[in-house]
Amino acid sequence: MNRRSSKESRQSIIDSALKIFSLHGYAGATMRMIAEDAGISVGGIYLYFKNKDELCLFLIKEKLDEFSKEAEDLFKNIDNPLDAILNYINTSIKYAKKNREFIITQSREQGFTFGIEIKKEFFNRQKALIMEIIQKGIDRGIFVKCNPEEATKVIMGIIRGFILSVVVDPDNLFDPDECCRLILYGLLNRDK
Amino acid sequence: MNRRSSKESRQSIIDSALKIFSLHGYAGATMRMIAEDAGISVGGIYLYFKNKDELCLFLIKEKLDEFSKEAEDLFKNIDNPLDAILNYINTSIKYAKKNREFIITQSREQGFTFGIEIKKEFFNRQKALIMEIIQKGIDRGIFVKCNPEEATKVIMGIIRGFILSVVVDPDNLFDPDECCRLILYGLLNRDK
Amino acid sequence: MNRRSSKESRQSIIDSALKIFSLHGYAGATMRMIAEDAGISVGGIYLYFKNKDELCLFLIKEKLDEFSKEAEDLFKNIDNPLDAILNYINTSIKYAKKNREFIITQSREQGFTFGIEIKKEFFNRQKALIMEIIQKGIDRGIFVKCNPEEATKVIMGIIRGFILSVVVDPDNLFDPDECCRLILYGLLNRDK
Amino acid sequence: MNRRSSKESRQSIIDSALKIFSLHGYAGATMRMIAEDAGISVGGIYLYFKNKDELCLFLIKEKLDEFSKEAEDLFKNIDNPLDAILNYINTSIKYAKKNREFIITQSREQGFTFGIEIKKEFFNRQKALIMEIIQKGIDRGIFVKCNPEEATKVIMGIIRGFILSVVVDPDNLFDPDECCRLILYGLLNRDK
DNA sequence: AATGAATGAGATTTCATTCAT
DNA sequence: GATGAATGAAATCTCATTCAT
Repeated sequence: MNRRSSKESRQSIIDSALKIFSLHGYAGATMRMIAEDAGISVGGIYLYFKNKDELCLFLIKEKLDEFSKEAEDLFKNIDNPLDAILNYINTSIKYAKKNREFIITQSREQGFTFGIEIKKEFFNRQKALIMEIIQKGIDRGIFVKCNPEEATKVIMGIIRGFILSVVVDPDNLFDPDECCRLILYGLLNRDK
Repeated sequence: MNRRSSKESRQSIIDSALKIFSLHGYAGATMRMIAEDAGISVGGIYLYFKNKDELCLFLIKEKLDEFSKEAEDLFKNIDNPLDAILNYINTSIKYAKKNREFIITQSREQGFTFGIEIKKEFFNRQKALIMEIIQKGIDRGIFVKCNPEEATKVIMGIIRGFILSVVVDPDNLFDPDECCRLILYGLLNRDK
Repeated sequence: MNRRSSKESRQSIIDSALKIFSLHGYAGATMRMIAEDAGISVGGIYLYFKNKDELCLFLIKEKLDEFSKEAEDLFKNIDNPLDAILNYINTSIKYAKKNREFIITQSREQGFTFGIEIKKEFFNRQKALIMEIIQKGIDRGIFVKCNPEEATKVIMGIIRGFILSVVVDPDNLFDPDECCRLILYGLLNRDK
Repeated sequence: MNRRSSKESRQSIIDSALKIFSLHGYAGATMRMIAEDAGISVGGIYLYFKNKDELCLFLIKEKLDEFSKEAEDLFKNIDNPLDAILNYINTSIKYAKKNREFIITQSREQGFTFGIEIKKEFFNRQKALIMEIIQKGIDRGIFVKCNPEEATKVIMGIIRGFILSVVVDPDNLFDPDECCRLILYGLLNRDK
């Protein structure tokens, strides 16, 4: 058996934990499952993480930070609000596809309290970013005059819907482009 | 000890199970929690449901049936596609608010397979209903010419997003009316 | 529902208990199974028998008494030792076929102590009866000179083997006549 | 806490399980009893056996295989049918004495179906072995002309009777030699 | 650093027995 | 007499965590 470095072992645990928590939820996942998937002994996990809670909390934090950074970078480089929104939706959906179940899984369980602060902070940051874009779009006359906060919430909701769809009903995933079209142009035929 | 009728006890278990599963997820909920909430002994639950699985499966079925019936009734009585869509979104959101956590909770866990057939059938029926409305709207020139299947998926996704928001980020729930407005008119200012 | 007399209910319980204990053993049988089979409520059994132990003990006693009586009657009416032995084997096998599993089931379980005294007494009575016959056969020169006690044990063993076969390996039951033939040609004094 | 090797623990569980199942039957035996006897925690058993069923099934298989091998070896080395039969009876009885209660216990219970296939195969193999011997004995004129299948069944029945006697009525066990004598003088062709 | 046997607490499940009706 | 809902004790089983090696 070729020994792994401490770092490799740790990363292996993280990867497996993400996968297993995603598949089974926090309560449904077992340390044994994670250990087996990571190719480490059960006790071995405890060398790197104090306990199941800490392991899970770490994952939540890491994933949210990862996405935050990506989203913030994105907005730094795009000035046009239309492009920014389209990019945000696409990035989110791509990200959701990659980490889908975990995000969902961790949204619920354990009586609402698990990692709740971390998540709240994340959502607030995301919301502020999008709202800024929409406000800019309205100011520049690109977007219709609307309540930017409400529009932000709807857009975040749509992205959440995509995540949930990935998990619940993956046969009926919507196409990001079609989604953008609907958001931008709406369903009503205004030509008439 | 206050005796209840069999029916009352059963209903009490169902109500408590819905609540507890919603709060903690399938794996996180314990029969003891449910029993305590229902005011019955743990063993007593097993007089009414064969095991934890069956109890949960029953709830999923019941909730989905309940909603299906409501949605189908709704469409029977509304001919105008615009009204029908608005009504569907509002009904769904109202329903989601009522049963939120349970729906979410049950969407995930146990390696994707729990009650999957029941859910698939439900989604397909819902999809067919909405698609019919949208097609009708397109035919009558009320809605823009779009792919009705994709539009349906987006709308279902938006509703799912609402459900997920209720649970994940309840401080930032969007307003159904604002959501409808966005869906119908879109974000882009076409006057310009 | 046509009410049954107290006596009928009791008999119904006895019959069902015999069947269920036979099928599942003492520990494996449940009061619910017996109640269902007897067409009575679970609580109803307790009107007739103090508890599971008493019910089972009653059955053991009844069955053994029943057989004892039959066997003793048999010997009273038959003077010829050869006929007596043949009859005993046949009667035993017929009886075993009828009550097979129960007898077996009750032979074991519960750390050897359940109804042990009753059973011991029964076996000793049976043994005395057969030994008497064999002794008589030897005295009259019909049977070979052998140790009548050992011969008795072997014969009782053979009958037990039949019972066990009924249960364990019913496809390979031996024929009573063939069995008698085998036993007799070893037992009969052919020099005479 | 004295550490044992995995192998030792496993064997300890096997030994205790055999003892406890033998004493109390499948349903009557509890995992706690086995664990206590084996000097391990209840949960510890589940590290080695998936559940109670598997543990019991394993024992059945092991014991039957053990005996099968012993019996087959025996016949390989003995050509004389008379010696072979005597040896088989003696080996069986010796084996039965060692594993008596377990064999019995496992013959019954759980609605006849537990490990039934394994057992059927075992009995069929045993039957074939004995029948071959008896046929050989008849061919060589050592045994009387009889139906070898029926004779086989009777002999197997006698051995089963011994097993059952060990458990039911151990005070009245027959002597193997006496048993053989009885059987042989029926089987032997004395005209020759 | 790593293992994996072992534990103990707690989960699910079963069932003899009781008792209000 | 009879019911069957309900209980409580005990069974089976699971799993996070520990610890000797």
